[in-house]
Amino acid sequence: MSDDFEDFTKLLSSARGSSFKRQSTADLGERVRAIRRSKNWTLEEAARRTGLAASTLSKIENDHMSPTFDAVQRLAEGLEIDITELFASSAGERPSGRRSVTRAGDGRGMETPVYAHKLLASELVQKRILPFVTRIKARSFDDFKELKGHKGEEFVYVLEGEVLFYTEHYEPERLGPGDSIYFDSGMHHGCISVSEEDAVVLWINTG
Amino acid sequence: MSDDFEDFTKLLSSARGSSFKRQSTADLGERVRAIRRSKNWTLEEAARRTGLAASTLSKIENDHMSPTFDAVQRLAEGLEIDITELFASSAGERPSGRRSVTRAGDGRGMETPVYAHKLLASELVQKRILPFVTRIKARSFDDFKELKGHKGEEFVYVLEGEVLFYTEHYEPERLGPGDSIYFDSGMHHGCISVSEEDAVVLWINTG
DNA sequence: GAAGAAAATTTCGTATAGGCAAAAAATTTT
DNA sequence: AAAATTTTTTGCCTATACGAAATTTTCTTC
Repeated sequence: MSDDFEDFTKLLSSARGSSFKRQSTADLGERVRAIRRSKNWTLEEAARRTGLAASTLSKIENDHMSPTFDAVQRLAEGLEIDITELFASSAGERPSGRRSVTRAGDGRGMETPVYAHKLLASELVQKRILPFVTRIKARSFDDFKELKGHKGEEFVYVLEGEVLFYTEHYEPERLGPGDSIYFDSGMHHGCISVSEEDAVVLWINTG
Repeated sequence: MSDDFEDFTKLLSSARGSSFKRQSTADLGERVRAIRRSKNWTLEEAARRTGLAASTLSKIENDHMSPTFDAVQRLAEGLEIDITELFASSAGERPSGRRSVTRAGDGRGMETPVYAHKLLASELVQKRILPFVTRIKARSFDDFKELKGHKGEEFVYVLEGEVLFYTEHYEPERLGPGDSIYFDSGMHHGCISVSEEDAVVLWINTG
């Protein structure tokens, strides 16, 4: 079974699997308390660092009030955390306990005009890492209608053959077996085979 | 140059590189207005969808007040955006335009008693993907003091030799060249070589 | 287990968030 | 361009956030 794609962004979103809107249970208080406790700070100490009154912090932790945006910001800054952590469980809460084995040669086929991807661990949905074993069909830069960029970061490790890797802002780079390249997907990028046989690479993508 | 670690969590945080706190310029109002305008909604429409009064929205957009946490949540939900977008400039903003090539055999050495890792693209800091070429030194399950879990997800692709991969909740799995395994890092996990030579794998980690 | 110290919670006063309705401003229609 | 309509802003009022200090609870130490 092999799906066809002309747009890499669509391929990725298909590979990633459907994402469901998450409901924020949002017991902010619990989270704040956990963070403060983990740093072994008293309310007083946290108050000193955040600039909020200890009483205010107590009320926040016990869900007796809903802090203002300002307060939330001072909270994050004072607790030395990224503000998004305060919404962590609403955002975080990742699956855990999954495992998936893919045997050599297996994987869900996904074809574009220039690449033949096999998505590994395809039975898992909502992965953070998208691993492909990819055969590079392209033989010339002109095989690409256009080089496109998308969100995320990418890592490519050459398994067999030789490739020429094109990225925006840089000279093309020639890579052989065991060589690898890491880049921000935002740059336009593409890859062609330059060895006798089509090159095969391990292509890792993250969102 | 090769660092020594006894704790994988520490190894990962070292590999990931230092993270700098970012300042939130946080003109929330401007951002909210931009989002609402982009959807061609009137204040009234946005009020209907968020459950907040139009006047309240007006005041938020004009920075005449600092909404409570509750209000921010209803705002995000009603505007159909991820709540972190409201802190976008404080949270989002990923680097873009980086590229790093690592030649076969190169990489920053990082040793544990059971693994010899080489971190690829080590010159890049704040990567989403941590790629290692790892030689599996462990030969028996007993070589591990303890199997530990940590945050994130992991993907391992066998390059050479044969390994036995242990994960919590599952039977050990035997993997040869070209085989791969994907799993949630929260599970305790570990890997030993079972072939004549030490096995070598490509080990991908994400936070 | 009582006395003292430290931490957390509650109380209360003031400042401000947030809803409603009316005024002002902007847009469209005739 | 004046009138009508839609959209946004402004007062006004009540509910609630937040700080200071008092009170209660929890943790020490004898």
